Amino acid sequence: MKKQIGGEYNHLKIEPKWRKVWEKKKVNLTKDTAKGKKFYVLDMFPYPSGTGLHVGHPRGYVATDVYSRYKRMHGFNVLHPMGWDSFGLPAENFAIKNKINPVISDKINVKRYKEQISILGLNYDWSREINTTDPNYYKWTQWIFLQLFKKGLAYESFEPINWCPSCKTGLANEDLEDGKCERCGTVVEKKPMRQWVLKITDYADRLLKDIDDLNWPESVKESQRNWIGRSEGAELEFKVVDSKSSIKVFTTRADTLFGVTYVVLAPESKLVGELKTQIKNWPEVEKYMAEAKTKTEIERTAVNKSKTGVALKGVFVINPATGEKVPVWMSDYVLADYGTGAVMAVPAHDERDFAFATKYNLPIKEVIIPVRIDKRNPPVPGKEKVTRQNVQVVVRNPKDNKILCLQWKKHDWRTFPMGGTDGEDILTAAKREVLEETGYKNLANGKILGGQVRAEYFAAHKDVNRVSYTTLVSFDLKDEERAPISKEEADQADVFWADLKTLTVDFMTHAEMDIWLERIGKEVTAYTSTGVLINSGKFDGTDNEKAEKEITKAFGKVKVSYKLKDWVFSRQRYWGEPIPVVHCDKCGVVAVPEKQLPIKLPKVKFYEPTGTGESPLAAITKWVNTKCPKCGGKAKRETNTMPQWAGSSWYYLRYINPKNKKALVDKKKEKYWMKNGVDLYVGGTEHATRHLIYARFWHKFLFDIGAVSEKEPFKQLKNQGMVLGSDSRKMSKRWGNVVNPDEVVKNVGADALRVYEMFMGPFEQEIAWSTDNMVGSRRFLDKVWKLQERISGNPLRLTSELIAPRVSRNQEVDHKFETLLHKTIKKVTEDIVNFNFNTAISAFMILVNLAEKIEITKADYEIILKMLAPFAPHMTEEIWAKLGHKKSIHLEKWPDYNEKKIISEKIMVMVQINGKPRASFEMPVGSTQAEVEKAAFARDDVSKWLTGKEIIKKLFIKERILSLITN
RNA sequence: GCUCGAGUGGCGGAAUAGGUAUACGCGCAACACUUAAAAUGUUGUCUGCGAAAGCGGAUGCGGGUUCGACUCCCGCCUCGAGCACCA
Repeated sequence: MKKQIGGEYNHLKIEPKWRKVWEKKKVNLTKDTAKGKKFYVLDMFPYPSGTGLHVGHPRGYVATDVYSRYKRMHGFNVLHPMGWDSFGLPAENFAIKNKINPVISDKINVKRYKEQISILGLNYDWSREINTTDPNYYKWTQWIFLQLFKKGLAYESFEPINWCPSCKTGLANEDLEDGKCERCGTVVEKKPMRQWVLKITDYADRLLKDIDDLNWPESVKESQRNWIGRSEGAELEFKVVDSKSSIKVFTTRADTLFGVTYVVLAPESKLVGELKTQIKNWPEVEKYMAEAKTKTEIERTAVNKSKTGVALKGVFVINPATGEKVPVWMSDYVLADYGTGAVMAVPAHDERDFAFATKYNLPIKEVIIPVRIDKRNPPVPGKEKVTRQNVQVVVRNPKDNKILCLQWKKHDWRTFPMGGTDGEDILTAAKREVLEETGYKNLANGKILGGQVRAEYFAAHKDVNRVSYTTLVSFDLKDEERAPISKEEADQADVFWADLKTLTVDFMTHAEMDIWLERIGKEVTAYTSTGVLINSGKFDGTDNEKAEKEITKAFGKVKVSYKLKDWVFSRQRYWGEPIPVVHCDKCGVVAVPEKQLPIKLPKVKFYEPTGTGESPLAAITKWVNTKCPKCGGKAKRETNTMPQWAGSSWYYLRYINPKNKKALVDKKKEKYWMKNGVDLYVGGTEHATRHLIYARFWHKFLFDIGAVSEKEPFKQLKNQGMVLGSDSRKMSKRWGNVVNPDEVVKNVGADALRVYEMFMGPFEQEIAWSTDNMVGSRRFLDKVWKLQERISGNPLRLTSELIAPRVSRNQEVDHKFETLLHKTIKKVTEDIVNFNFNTAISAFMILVNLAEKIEITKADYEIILKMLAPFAPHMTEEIWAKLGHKKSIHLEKWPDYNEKKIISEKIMVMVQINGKPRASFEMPVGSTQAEVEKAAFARDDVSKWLTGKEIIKKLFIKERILSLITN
């Protein structure tokens, strides 16, 4: 057996060898020059859990690695760092369970993560490694807190907050999923307690506005917009009768002000105290408030829950628009912490108010009605306008569900029985019309289906424009008994019964038909859509959108509300950054002087959360008892710690200057590396509304105090899709579907894993892992390796007939390969830039499939290797060295393509006949229509479709298509 | 309920300023090499009719625009994500 001169591709030898060389030669260290074009590529740093990495984690890391190597080969000064986000509950819970100091388990986990990441051959500059639990790091996290505190953006609050009874800590709104603790899934409670809160709402407007300029996935931007939840509306004041108090409400529907029939307060409303003396049923109200407190968020907001509430008897307020006295209620459908904690209720035009009003028998006053202009008989300009009150009647026969209709004789009209009401009761008028027009006598279950609809049309027989206000009424037919119909009516229309399905907008003549279809046979509730105002004094007839502005101006002021809440920033747990303040008996809350930072987390014996609202730190009296920096008197340290999101809200800045002892980052270096922000940030979507909002908030704050030079931290964001187990479930111990990268690296090599991670599917898409599919990636690398044997004139080349070229070198082959090579350079270049790694790999495969069939030159092979180097850094480096290079391939320049070589002089032209592709053939580039036609008609596969036919239309698109239409 | 995204072979997926759908990979089948297997290589692999040449059909469903639609428009269905009593 012949020994292969090219040698065996043994990843087990090659990969560790080169990693050592790179480390020794410091290939991956970033120059700290602050000169030249920079590119900052950032991964969301991991939380090093005890379970280690699975093959999903490297997907993002490999992508940033490929991208950063690609940028380096373009001459950029690239920063690509890695670190650890180690504070947090799992480490603490592990410590509790195993009685191990989290500092120690942290060290073990970081070591394991780093090993796993290292064997992938990623080009991180480890000299910049950071860890959020390192006091030299969290010194600056605490420093930022102090700056926030000084600016009044960190404050103590005693409002009820989300409390997880299992984790025994308060949580921010962002830490909840469906009202449950994001960590452990326990339903959270509302618990009033002292806590630290950051005033992120001060930045709500800027956080929202600046989203527009970010090069981020649309879904993440949309999530943030939703989360911030800006809504513009009006603040209106309702004076309380016989009191100095007044109730302010926030509404986005000021146009419905005339329809207010009551006002509702949230159970937590502070106003209740002011009104207490007026409330006649105080015990009842107090009971309701107490009940509301014990309910969880889930119980209160359950979708199908029926509304509850209690009237504040004796309390009335004045509608500022009408001067009407309306009652005040309390209900937990009103949220205390949104808007003003009070709403004006307009049951006619709000679903929630409607449900509440129906349940408690409160009046419903309609002030907005829809408008329809009849398209078949539009109003004629200049004609007199006549207003009419109408009723239209839907009579259903319960036996066959058919609806009673009229077919008009003189016109092609189909309508329901209808007519003017002339001030009659609506149901009476409706019954009368049915009797007169159809003769049916016995109707049951009369129901008014919603409010009036205004319609405008031209009544030709009266030569006037009519404006009708129509009410729709429904009945069930009791029996078939009919009275005779007058001749006049009988001459006008025929009676027929129709299936509801056939009563479409086109079939029926009513201009209001689309609205009727939404009401017939359905539960009619509030009308929440657009229209014109009625029952609204001088605003009657005004378009509601216009009226909203005018009424706001007349009776209140414009107000903006946000869904975003201030960030609950304290945790009653051990494993987090201590909040650097002390509580002094004399001076109150006092900031720790910056000189004293970091306030180190002391060692404790017990990590268990106390559940009392104090962290386990409270038990360390030595640590807790201190001196007040202001008066020197006795003081106690703050024992709450910061949430996990604190350290990650600014870590990207520390990589720039990780050892700086004087500042969180050197200003000059920050200005260089953060110009336009982090250039590329890659991580999972799970951080869309937490980390990514918090970090933007802190960055904007740091910008405001002059610590950083840009207003946004992350210019471009890419989300990697999650890698699922081969069973399409989330990879987890629980399902036993976790694939460990170490195993894969051992079996097929880090390079094959890297190539597969990039090839498996679109980067941003979720995808199931498949070890079977991965063999394709390894085979591809094997082929690239074996190309060594195909180099013409290379001493490495094998001469055995087995691997002799199947196609000998000639001009045509050379040309074909050259064209493909340059096309591939172009494609791979563009694909990397656009994160289309899967198609980049596919382009490589196509090129290599051709290359392995022919002889190639050393120069061409080197081009392939250089392009492949970011994907398969070990193997390409090995071949590169074997080809005689002394310097690393990773310091090479990225190959250029020649646009001229991509364009071939011949091109495929297609002939379509009657829209079907019938023939395709090669033509020289630039062929004219006449030339293509001549060539086409000479072909059998074209002419056979044309015999006996006449060409009636020709269409020619140069270098693409000739389209022929025959008769 | 509202907002956003996606539906293409047995599987992962290509192809959208409208122009030969199914590239590339996996799997499968046959063949070659082998005592044999693995590995490797070669060929084939959407579907219906047909011996073949060939002809027709198919990109979630139904319409439309166009010489021509995976791509654009209208109406649905399904799946995924985010928000959800936010006034």
